[in-house]
Amino acid sequence: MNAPRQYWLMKSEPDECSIDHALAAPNGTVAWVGVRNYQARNFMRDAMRIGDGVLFYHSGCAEPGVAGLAEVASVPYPDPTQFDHRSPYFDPASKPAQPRWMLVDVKAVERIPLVSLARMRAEAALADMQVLRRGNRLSITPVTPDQWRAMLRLASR
DNA sequence: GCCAACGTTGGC
DNA sequence: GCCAACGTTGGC
Repeated sequence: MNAPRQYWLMKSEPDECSIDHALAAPNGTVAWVGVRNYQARNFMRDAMRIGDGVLFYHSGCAEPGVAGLAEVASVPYPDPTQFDHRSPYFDPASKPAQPRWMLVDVKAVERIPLVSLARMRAEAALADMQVLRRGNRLSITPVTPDQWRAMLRLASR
């Protein structure tokens, strides 16, 4: 018996990896590299399961918001960029025998009409969404089934 | 470019 | 273990 599907919101800067980049990647799948926050890492390492739903969020851009749907597509494994001297995500303190940073693959499912951050903030059904909380800086946050359904409704308009 | 908010680092 | 300084996130 499979565990119930869980839902997540994952932030990406579209300059680096937009929903279109992900859709164009082989198999529509990208490794979620570069997370250097322990809480966000723990979600990927300990809580995510293959098939979990992902709201693909664009941050650090002119129009922040959810731009696509995706799903978790792998079990956790070490983020290769932590060992790459030329990568901005290089972490000299992390050793291959004991990798500090783990990630999952994310498979893009579809682009959706942008559900903007402002629209999300205006939506009563999303009032308690973790990503909208004041001061939130986590790039990966859980989404409840009700919030997931509300986002699908907003995306279909 | 500004700035609020928060995480991390490192001296003590 | 405290806490100030610093760095980062991310919206505006």
